[in-house]
Amino acid sequence: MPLRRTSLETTTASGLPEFGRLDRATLQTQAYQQLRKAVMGGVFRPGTVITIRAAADALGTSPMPVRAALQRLEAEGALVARGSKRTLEIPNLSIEEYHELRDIRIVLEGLAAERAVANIEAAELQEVERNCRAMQEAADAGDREGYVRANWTFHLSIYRASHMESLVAMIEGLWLRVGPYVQLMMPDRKSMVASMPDHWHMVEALKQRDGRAASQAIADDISHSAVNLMKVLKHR
Amino acid sequence: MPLRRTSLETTTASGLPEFGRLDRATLQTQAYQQLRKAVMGGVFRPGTVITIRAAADALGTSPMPVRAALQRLEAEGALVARGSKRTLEIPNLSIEEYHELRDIRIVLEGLAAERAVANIEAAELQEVERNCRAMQEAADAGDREGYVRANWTFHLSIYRASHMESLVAMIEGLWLRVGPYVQLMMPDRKSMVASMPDHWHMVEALKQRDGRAASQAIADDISHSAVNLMKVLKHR
DNA sequence: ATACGAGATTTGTGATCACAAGAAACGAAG
DNA sequence: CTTCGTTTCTTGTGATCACAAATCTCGTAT
Repeated sequence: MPLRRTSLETTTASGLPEFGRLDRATLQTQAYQQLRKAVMGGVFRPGTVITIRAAADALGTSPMPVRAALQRLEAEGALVARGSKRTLEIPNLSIEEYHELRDIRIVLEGLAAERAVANIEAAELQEVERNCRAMQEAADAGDREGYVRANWTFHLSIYRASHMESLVAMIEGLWLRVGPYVQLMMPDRKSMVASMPDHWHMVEALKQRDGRAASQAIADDISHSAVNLMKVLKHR
Repeated sequence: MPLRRTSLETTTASGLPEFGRLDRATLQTQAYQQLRKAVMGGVFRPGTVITIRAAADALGTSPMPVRAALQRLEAEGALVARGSKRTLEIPNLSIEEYHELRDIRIVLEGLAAERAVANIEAAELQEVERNCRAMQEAADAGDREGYVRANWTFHLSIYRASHMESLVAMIEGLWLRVGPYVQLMMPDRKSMVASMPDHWHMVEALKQRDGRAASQAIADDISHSAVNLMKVLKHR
């Protein structure tokens, strides 16, 4: 679907301004968001090469906005310059690199959870619980794609409750980097269902206003996921 | 000084290849590094407006590489889009935003210090101690610019000893955002000298291989700096 | 004086083109 | 069949131009 940037001067000849279709965002922003969503969702396998012109064709624009989008993704570590520099690719994380990201995630997401406990409002807590139920349903149904999406929605709703904008942005950057692996971490229905207790612990900790328990539950979830991934990677 | 990208085909007519002065880096990379250094060093006051064309003139290149460099700095939060979108400026951090960055720094730099204790090698430890002495000298001399530079060198040498590349990169990103304020945090010789105990504690903790003490010393340093800054900002 | 609006200027965005250098395809020699 | 050098193709980089929209500048009206 070609990206389009609606001009502002689209007023109906007669009267009302006909609220623009709201892609007032620049093309490079749209390109960035689409690519980002794809990376986070695990659409690209590690090692996939992405070129400016190819992505531009796929998105239906000129290379220019895509160049900016890819450079930004590179700056965030979602893409890395290939071997001797020429093209970009989805990084193949070594075990050490993955463990490093895991440890960073534990302290950062732990901090967010702790602050969420302190700052969360009633409406936010209800939404967190709703998101957890949705994740439970996806897990029970063995719907991996739905589970991955629901999992991110759930975690994000907690982190946002910390009301720490920069922190949430940094966490998003980390998820972007582990995105290509999230599908792998949940190979079957069993592993999805097995992840749910950690998540319900988070909800419980939020209700009890227990910061320590909340960050512990986050740490457990991240650790368990990492163990899962190692098992899957070893297995082949 | 105009940026220049030496072409590879610079072989002397007679014989040896005359090792190119190595600015094989792209112009946008050079532009990024120069601007980054300036921001981290506190060259620009918060609120300073930076435009593509102006920066391009200053660096002596076309707008193109500078555009990429500025977009990257924006992605990292070192620059923010001004009011209604048009230009970029050095962010004016609110007290809440600054405290948020402080708290993130405490967990991230604390983690780095803890891991540095576990992984540091003899040569690295010597360099850390040397850097601390250099900072002490700058503090004693009341050399603020030298102190700020030495302070960053010292901290960086510790964090690098963690051998966690992504973590160091994220910490650098945070220092980039607080860069415009570091000069303000050390208004006089007294405050510089007063900061030294925390730093010597870090060295001591590294020597004793006490991870807890190391991360505590980091947290103290960051907290004290924040208090300092608040005092200065209140004062006017 | 102050508020408002039309015109001029500035600025980021996006398109297109040229080019150097990496990557791949190909062919000849051993 | 393998290896190495040459040619061709691909790809990121940077320059330049056009344009929409934000910002600034004044002059006019209230």
